[in-house]
Amino acid sequence: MRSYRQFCGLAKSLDVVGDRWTLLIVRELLIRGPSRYSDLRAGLPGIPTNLLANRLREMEAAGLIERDMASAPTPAALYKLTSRGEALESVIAALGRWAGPLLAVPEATDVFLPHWLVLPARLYLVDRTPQGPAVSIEVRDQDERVTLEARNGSVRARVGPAKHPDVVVTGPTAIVWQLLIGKIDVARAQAAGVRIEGRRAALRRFGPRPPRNAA
Amino acid sequence: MRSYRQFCGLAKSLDVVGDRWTLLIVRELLIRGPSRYSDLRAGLPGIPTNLLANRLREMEAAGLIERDMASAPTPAALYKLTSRGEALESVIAALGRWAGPLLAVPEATDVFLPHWLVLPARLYLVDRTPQGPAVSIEVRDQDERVTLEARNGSVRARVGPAKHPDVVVTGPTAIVWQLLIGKIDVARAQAAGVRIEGRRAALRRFGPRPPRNAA
DNA sequence: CCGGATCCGGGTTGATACTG
DNA sequence: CAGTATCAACCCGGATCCGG
Repeated sequence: MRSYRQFCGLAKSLDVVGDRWTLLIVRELLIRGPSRYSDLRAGLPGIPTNLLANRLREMEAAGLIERDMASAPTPAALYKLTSRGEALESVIAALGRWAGPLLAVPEATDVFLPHWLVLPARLYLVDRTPQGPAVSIEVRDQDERVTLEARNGSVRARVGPAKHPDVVVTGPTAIVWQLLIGKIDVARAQAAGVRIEGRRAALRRFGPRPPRNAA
Repeated sequence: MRSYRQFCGLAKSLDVVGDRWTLLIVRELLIRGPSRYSDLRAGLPGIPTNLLANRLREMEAAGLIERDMASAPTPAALYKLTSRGEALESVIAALGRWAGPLLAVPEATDVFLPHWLVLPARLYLVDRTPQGPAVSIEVRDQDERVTLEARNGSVRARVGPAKHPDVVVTGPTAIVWQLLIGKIDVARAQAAGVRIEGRRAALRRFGPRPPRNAA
């Protein structure tokens, strides 16, 4: 990206992360941890492959990521965030929070990959029964699996299958999300194509973070 | 900007504010309040005028700004942030904080307009003698004037001249900033071309916010 | 299949000139 | 003052191709 040539924190940050796709690549690495090229491509539907390669080079030069040639089994290059790159989580969180109203209406052509649940789950979901036993949910859609856990009052989220899920939820991620935040109930979710297997009471452990209201 | 077509808060936010110059225009409006076209241009060195006009149209359509035809004295169009646009302050603050290390080395070709002090002053500066009487500083450079005030423990910053400044500081804004955060002392600032008139003790009221360290 | 590189058309940006 | 018009250069998006 061309520099704005302004000695201003905002402008300097945008000189580094203002390019198209750059912050979305950081998002993927925050969600997945160290990732291969093809995993990044899969998580960024729409990105041209040449652009991904360019961005990864630029981001490495800017100190946001490192290229790890870890490779015992197969010589697979791994891309991982540096601490500087990880520090962008606060920026991404701010943008994610600002987006709230924009997420009211999912457009028909939008893609919603299940692993994108991970960051908003950490930001927005709370364990509504902190004293209860730990529960875990596995969300399945489009050949991806994501695990949400509620324990000791906090919610954790990560990609991959759950070991002993209390409930497995299969179906369009957008509907599953609306179910998790309590915008729709189980019946409506099922009518919209979501299949629920296991102890569905476990779903009630999750809810939206109550808005922090002023005094 | 083309949409990413991803149902993800980050992507949706970037669909709206990810275009080049957009967040810098928001910065200007946060600093100055309602502004005229030519004020925005002056605060955004390097922006092509057609691009500014385009962005203002897009931002109005996106609900970030409003065009006010307030016009008693002269028919001057005023651009002002909506509440939705003002809410971007948290995003800009996050990017500004992340920029910290990038501001260590000012490049020779960088511009530093005095009014850009306002946001970092609010973020980074504290009143180091909260029990002291209110003091005000006027910073002058390139035909701009900015006022910083310390009173009751907090720092306020705004564009425009001070009414009764305790001290007037004239010279390159980059040097003045380093003086304010205590990175250089008065002698070095003067050697670098800064002129200081008035009670220079007032300068010591300002200092960088102490880093919030973990337990 | 993985990890890119290459090529091309079109849209966006940047620079400048011009106008009501 | 507040933009519009014009045009070159660059970047992005889409497709294809290539070496392990």
